[in-house]
Amino acid sequence: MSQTVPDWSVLAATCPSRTSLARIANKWTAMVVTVLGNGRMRFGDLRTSIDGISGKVLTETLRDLERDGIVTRQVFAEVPPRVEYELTELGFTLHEPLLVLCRWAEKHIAEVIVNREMYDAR
Amino acid sequence: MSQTVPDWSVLAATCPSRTSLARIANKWTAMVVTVLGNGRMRFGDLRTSIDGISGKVLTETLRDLERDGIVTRQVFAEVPPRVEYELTELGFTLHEPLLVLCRWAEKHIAEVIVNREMYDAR
DNA sequence: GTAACCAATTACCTCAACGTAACTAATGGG
DNA sequence: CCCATTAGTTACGTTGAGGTAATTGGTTAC
Repeated sequence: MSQTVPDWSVLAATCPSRTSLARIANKWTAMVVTVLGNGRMRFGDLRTSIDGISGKVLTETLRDLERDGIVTRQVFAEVPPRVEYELTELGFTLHEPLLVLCRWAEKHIAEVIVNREMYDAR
Repeated sequence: MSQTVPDWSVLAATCPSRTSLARIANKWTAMVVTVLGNGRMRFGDLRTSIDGISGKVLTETLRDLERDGIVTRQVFAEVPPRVEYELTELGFTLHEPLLVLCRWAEKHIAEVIVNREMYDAR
C-alpha cells in the first residue's frame, strides 16, 4: 500500500516545505510564473510585462526560481546579451495555482476596496 | 452583453488589485486561511496550529485579513478574554487556492531540495 | 490585597526586502 | 570614435517585516 499521510507539513516551523511555501506564496513569484505560463521569454520582456518591478528584484526572483527548479535560464552568446527564461515541467504545475491567485485579486478587488473603506470608517 | 475583458490587472504597477495580490500571495496568509478553512478558531489555537508564528505577526495578519473582508473577528466579553476568527464567504473562495499552494510546497519539497543541491554544487 | 494568570496587543529593536543609480562587457551604427 | 544596447552586478540608503518582551485588565488563589 502507498503512503497517503503527508510526510511534510508547512505548519511545522522547521519543515523544509515552509521555505518552499515562502518562495511560491509571494507576489513577484506569482506574477513571474503567471507571465512565463505564456511561454519562454527574455529578461527585458519580463521586466516590461511586470510593470514596476526593478531589475534587481527580477534578477533575484528568477535566480531563486531557477535554484528551486521552477524556471530554466538560457544564455545566448550574443551581443547585446540575450537571456531567456522558461518554466520547467515542475514550474508548469505551479502555473495554474498562481494564475488563480492573480485572477482572484483582480476579480475581487472591487469588493475588497469596499471592505477596506468600511473597516477604516469604523 | 456582459463585460468579459478584465477591468483590473495585477501586472499594472498602480492597479489596486496588486495590493490584494500582495496580501494573499503571502506565506502567513496562506497558512492562516488554510487553517481557518477547518472552521472558526480562537487566537490561541491559531497560534498553536501555525508553529513558529509570533503573536504580533498573527495579530497583524488577522487584522489585515479582517480589513479586506476575508475573516471576521468576534470578541467575547469574558475573563480571560476570548476572540474568535472565521473565514467570511469571500474568504472561503480563497481557501481552496491557498490550500493548493500549501499542498504543492509539501508535495514537491523533496524534488526542490534536490534541485537546490544541484544548483549550489555547480 | 497582592500575586499569579491568561488572551491579546503594543513598544522597541534588528535584519531582510526593495528601489535607485552607477558600472560592466562586446558589438554595431552614426 | 563614441554612443546605444542588454542583462546583469554592486553600493548605498530607505522602508517594511518580523522577533522578543513588557503591558493591560479583570478574575481566582492565598
